[in-house]
Amino acid sequence: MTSERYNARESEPRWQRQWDDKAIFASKNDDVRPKYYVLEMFPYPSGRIHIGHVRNYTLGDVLARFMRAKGFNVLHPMGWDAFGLPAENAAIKNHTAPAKWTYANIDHMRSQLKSLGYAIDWTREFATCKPDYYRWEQLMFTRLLKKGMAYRKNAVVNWDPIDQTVLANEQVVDGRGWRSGAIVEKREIPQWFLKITDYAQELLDGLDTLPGWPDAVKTMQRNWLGRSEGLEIQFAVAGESEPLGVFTTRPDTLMGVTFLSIAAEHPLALQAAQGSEKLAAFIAELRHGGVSEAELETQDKRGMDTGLRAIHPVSGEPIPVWVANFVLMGYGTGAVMAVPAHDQRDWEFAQKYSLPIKMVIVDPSVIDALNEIEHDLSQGVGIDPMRAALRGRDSNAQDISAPLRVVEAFERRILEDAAWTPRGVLVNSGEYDGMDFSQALDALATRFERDGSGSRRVNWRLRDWGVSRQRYWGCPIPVIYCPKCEAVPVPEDQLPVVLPEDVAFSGVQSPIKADPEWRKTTCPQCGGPAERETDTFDTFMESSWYYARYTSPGANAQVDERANYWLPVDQYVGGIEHAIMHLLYFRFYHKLLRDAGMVHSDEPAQNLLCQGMVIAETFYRDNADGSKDWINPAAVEIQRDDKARVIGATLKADGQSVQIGGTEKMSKSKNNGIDPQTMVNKYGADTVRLFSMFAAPPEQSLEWSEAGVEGMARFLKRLWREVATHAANPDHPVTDPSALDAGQKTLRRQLHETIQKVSDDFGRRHAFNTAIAALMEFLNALGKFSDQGEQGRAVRHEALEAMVLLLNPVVPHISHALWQVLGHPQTVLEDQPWPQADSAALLRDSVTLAVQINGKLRATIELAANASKEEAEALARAQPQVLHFLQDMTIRKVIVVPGKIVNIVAG
RNA sequence: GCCCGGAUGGCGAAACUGGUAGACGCAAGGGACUUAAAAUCCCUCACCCUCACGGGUAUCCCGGUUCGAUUCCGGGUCCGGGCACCA
Repeated sequence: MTSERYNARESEPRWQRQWDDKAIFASKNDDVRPKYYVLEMFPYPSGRIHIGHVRNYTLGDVLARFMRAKGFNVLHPMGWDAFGLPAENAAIKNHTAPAKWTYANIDHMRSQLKSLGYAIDWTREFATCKPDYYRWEQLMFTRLLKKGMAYRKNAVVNWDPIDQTVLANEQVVDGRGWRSGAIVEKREIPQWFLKITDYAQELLDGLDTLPGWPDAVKTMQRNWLGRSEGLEIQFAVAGESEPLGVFTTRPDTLMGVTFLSIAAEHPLALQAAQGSEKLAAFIAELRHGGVSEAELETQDKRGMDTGLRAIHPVSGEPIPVWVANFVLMGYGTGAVMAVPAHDQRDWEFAQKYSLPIKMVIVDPSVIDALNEIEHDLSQGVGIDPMRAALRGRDSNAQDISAPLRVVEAFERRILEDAAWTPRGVLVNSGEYDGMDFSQALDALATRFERDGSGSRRVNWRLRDWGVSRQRYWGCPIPVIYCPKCEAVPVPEDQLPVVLPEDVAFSGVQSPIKADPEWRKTTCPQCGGPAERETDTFDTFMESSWYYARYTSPGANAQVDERANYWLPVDQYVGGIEHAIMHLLYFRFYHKLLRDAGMVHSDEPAQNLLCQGMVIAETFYRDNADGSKDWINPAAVEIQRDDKARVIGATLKADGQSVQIGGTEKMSKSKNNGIDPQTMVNKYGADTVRLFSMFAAPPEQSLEWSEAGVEGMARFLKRLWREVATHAANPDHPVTDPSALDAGQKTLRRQLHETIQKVSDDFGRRHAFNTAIAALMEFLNALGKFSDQGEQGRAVRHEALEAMVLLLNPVVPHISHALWQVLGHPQTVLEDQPWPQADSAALLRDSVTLAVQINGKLRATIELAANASKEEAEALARAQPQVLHFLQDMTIRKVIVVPGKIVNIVAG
């Protein structure tokens, strides 16, 4: 039996059934071992597992099995992020109810995940589209509503004027609705918001408590939160009773304000438009196009004078108020003070509309130039005041041309090239001349706080979380609208508000909006006729607390006490595309759970591993109409020249050439997706798992290569053969380290180096690719080790057992089989202790040093591990190569780094 | 447009704290075994010059710090992720 080749297709399902039937990976709370909660971002049930899932869940699985072997009580659950837009799209396309489609996908994908052999506790599985799950987030929402943490206000959405529906940003393509082709408009509708901004400071500070999160993610979150300190300044508006407030982080530039910009949706703009057809038309035009920030920020900067005049709070001068398409109503006050000399966007706007540019900040070098000619700052800076000040002087007394050139050049730069945005020294600012940024900030803040026209303020870029979606396939928002009592939360004893699943879904109108019966209800407060909210929650709502629900299966509450055993998550694994939004909502919701008394920790996850995307080559043929036919890589053959360079590709089916389109993220549109199921069927789950861990480090993008997969299959076959050949002779003595010869000692040292490296790579570095490379390297060494003597066999046996244990997290099926071949009846391989490196076996007698001359490698030397610096230098200088190179040179310096290099500096 | 990453042989990558650039795998070339093929095994493999010994060059580009830079600093190019209604 042991000499047979390993048949993954027959063997793997057997192991999977065994793990399943015995519930080997079901986790318990009452366990003496320390807990370890590893969680991968749960999948959206889109239909089939894709390679990105395989990568994600294999990463988590390797950690789960590794940590169990290290002696932890591991929780590794799985569930389904089941609400979302794709189900509605599929419903339209396939004329099926979103629920039916979703449940069928879940069933299929569950079996696919099982076929990959993941060590998952399936007893905790749930789907977020079930009332058992979403009822708890409805309850939480009603409580937040009562606490004032949830509120309703108008917000802008993409509106399709033909389909009469709200569109997701994804459904807006080049400013048009994806189905109707109509030019999308912005429309304001009332929506529910959660006050995430109340937690902005805590969300920012919390990042400093997360050393286990990637710096890139923390930096992105910090920038997203966007804390800035500055002043809120009130500009009185001529003829208006209410002042216009603006927030600025650059109060030092206040005297350079030459106009104000307000958003098109700003009340003042709308009011001004009533008196001006031209302005009304312009504002109407700005309604065209979508609402995404990327779209707004890349469009041409456009504006129009409202005719309103604000009063500068210091100079008292009138300042024109413009409507500008780049000012966002949702950020700050929806109005900004424009300083074209010192803000690039304002500068461009001023250039375009010939608005004045007034320099009020200069580089210290300009001040130096002025000091040179004893110019009094209070007389002003800028060319005209300069000349005026100099006019009366005796031109022979001082040569003013050089400093004047400095000032002129600086001013010309601002007027002609670009805004000058660094902080500097104030000029042209009256009493504030000569101040630096913080002096000006203090002076202005004091002044405004005294006269009531402004105050210091912390501003956040973060906006409150809009949770309303005008969609059917989501969790109903538990609110009732009563004509008398307005918005009333659904009472707790009436929850959950259940989403009907058996519906006809045509695509445009949500079935619960279309059905007057579902809507109809009575007001919980006054008992009168009322209507239910028909919007549903953002699906980020479900994915913000699922990690906590896994800890408390079946709890008659959102979570119960068990959450405090398991939480926080020890290791979270998911795609970098979630770096900001999901991971911020996830952190926010944890604080909501904490403040509701349900969990005791401040952050949901201690460590975060962000995996890269999965990419593959693309191939295409040009169509006559200029479009492209994308061809799946599996259908293509590659041509190479004699240096193995790719020179072309042909379609296998017809042998004709196809174009190579570059390596891109796997997608439907480029038809470069590889179906993992096909790969599993062909090569076995272990081979697929091994490749996805070996081909790239986890954070980098992973390029799929079927040839690479075959290489993994070869490695596993060689491993199998090595074990089977050895086990054919059941006699295996125990290693006696004192009895080993040089070859046996070397192999054993290599083994223990490998154990050390793999343990470190799995546990500390998460460098699964180099761990596997080390195991391959060791198998190569083992293959060359032919010693069949007593201790030779002993060392080989020790090596093979260690290899199987080390590989088990990545390739559990073959490892379980080989463990039996090696003579162990146990099936729970994870409960075998993780191999320990024997420090005595790691000792080396000698080391190799590189010898450099002027930083270039010229020789290597071998010397005793405990040799002194002097011995190393002497040996290096005696090398023939070194002597040859140093013939005509004098040695200036010798640098010896023990164990590394000897560098001889000579000339 | 803004924020965050990345770039190393023909390809995926390695080099962990500034110390021998290219481990491991793929592809390719040569050989062994075989009637043959598959499978397997062995050898070669950054580029250029050289019969060879050996030498020169090389980690996206330009510049800097250092005895020494893939690694640190400044400036750029290209590619990717995110930008609040894709998940």
